[in-house]
Amino acid sequence: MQNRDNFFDLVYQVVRLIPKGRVTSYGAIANYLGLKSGARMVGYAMNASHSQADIPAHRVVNRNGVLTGKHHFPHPEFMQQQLELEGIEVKNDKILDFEKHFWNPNELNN
DNA sequence: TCAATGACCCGCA
DNA sequence: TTGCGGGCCATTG
Repeated sequence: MQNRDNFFDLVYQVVRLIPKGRVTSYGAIANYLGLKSGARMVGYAMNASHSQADIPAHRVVNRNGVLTGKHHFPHPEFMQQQLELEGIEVKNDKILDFEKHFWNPNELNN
């Protein structure tokens, strides 16, 4: 668990850099890290993020903007509540205007 | 060591 | 439009 400084750490870095009120997708992070189709691993990294309290995993959703991992939070509604607190509208466990709140890691290059 | 699983994504029927 | 299968890499049993 301590030797995941390969890309796990990178995932945490990116997720931690997500601005408040913004959300991103596993695929975007995976693509940014160069894993292209390694989106699965990104989600897995989130699961391990339980050791990292500084990881706003609630800002990470799937490509559809659906809170797929909400069930992994302290409370199923925790994820949606956090997003709402950020000013993001969530309906039926889905983010409204997902593309509008979407945050791309590539913007860091801007 | 091998096999199975996982907070996913894409392509095809 | 909906449903099914394959692929990606790492962790765990």
